Amino acid sequence: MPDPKDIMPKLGMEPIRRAALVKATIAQIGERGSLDVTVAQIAKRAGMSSALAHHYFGSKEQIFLAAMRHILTLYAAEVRGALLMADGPQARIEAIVRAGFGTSNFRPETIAAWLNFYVLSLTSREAARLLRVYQGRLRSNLIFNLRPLVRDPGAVATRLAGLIDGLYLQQGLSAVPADGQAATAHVLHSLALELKAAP
Amino acid sequence: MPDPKDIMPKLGMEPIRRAALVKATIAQIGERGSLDVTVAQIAKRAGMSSALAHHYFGSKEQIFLAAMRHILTLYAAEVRGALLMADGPQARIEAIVRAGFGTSNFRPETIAAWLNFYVLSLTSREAARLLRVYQGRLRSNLIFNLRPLVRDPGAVATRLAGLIDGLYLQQGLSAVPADGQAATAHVLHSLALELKAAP
DNA sequence: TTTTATTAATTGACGAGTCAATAAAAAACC
DNA sequence: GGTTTTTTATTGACTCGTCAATTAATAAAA
Repeated sequence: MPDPKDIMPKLGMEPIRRAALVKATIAQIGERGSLDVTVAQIAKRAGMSSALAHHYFGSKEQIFLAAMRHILTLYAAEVRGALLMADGPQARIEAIVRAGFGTSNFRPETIAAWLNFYVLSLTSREAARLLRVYQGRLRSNLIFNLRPLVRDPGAVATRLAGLIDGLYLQQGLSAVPADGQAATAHVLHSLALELKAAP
Repeated sequence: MPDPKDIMPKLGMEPIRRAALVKATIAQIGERGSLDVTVAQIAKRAGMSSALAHHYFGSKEQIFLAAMRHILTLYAAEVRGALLMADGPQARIEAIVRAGFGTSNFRPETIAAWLNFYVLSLTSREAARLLRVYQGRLRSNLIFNLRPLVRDPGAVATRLAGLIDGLYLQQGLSAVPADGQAATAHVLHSLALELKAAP
């Protein structure tokens, strides 16, 4: 006897289908290492026809953007969570760094998706906007907490953000499994140097 | 009267055609912001038919790889040139950094091509190999010159290379025109902090 | 006459997006 | 309560375009 799920059109499927497609998109991009994935592949992975994917999202680009928004949302939540438990500016900066290299951002598929979305932002208005949101949040979070600690918070934030992105990139491109601990340690080391230099 | 160039098959065209295709590939990727460029576009830009492009390179991937090799070659030459005029380890490190953010690497099309090749390296064996060559050279150049200057050259090199890549990435993704001076200054600032900390 | 240069034309595959049809739930109507 | 209508879910089949790669042909040089 077939699972009722397989026969009937239940109502209220839309959010479920959308979530499944977003998840499948990230997984597929991670697996292929490229945005060169077809709607059919994504839909199959999410257990539906490609026509349904188009029905809910309208176009492939919209699917990508939804996936990107999802990644950004997860990341923002992780940062917020980490900030809650941090006391004082220095601890908050450390929390931000840790969150960036934390488990959910640091899964190989997520990293691959990030790299591809970086490149997508060269092409897509909306992707560029989303990326600026991320960069802006990271930057203002850093600057705010650096203000009481260093002389030129903007410059220090640029360096820290650059180092975070660069290490993230290197991890993403590396053949060996990603090491969030080590990356975190490097950023915190640089932070310590900045603090020692201009207290 | 048509330019003689347009009518007759001269001999010895191969290297000229190949170079034109490589150049056109980089320009096209830069303009489109994506590897999603067609052989026909590249060939047209290089002033020939797509069939000829296939004739000389065999496949699209080979064209991409040749373009990537070309970028890497230019970069290596720039580093070598800069190193010639540098005296002492610290000056050599500064030269390496300056070369990385120097004019030829820092044109928008070149940056866009780099970003796209980063992503290509997730997919293509050969692209990954080329990228490792670049990373390895950068890293060993840094480590060699850091050795007399700091306690843990490997770790410092990781941070400097990460910062270089991260700032490069940010510049590539930024809407505003790239500022190599500023990026160089940031890296040298970090270097100075590292030197002050462990002399 | 063999080699090199060159392209128009074609092939074959693949993929985004559309459409028409099926079916079940829900709402509207009597 | 029962019937009709509308809305939601779902997909197989199809269209239309694009593109990488090949082929067959022309022509100049060696």
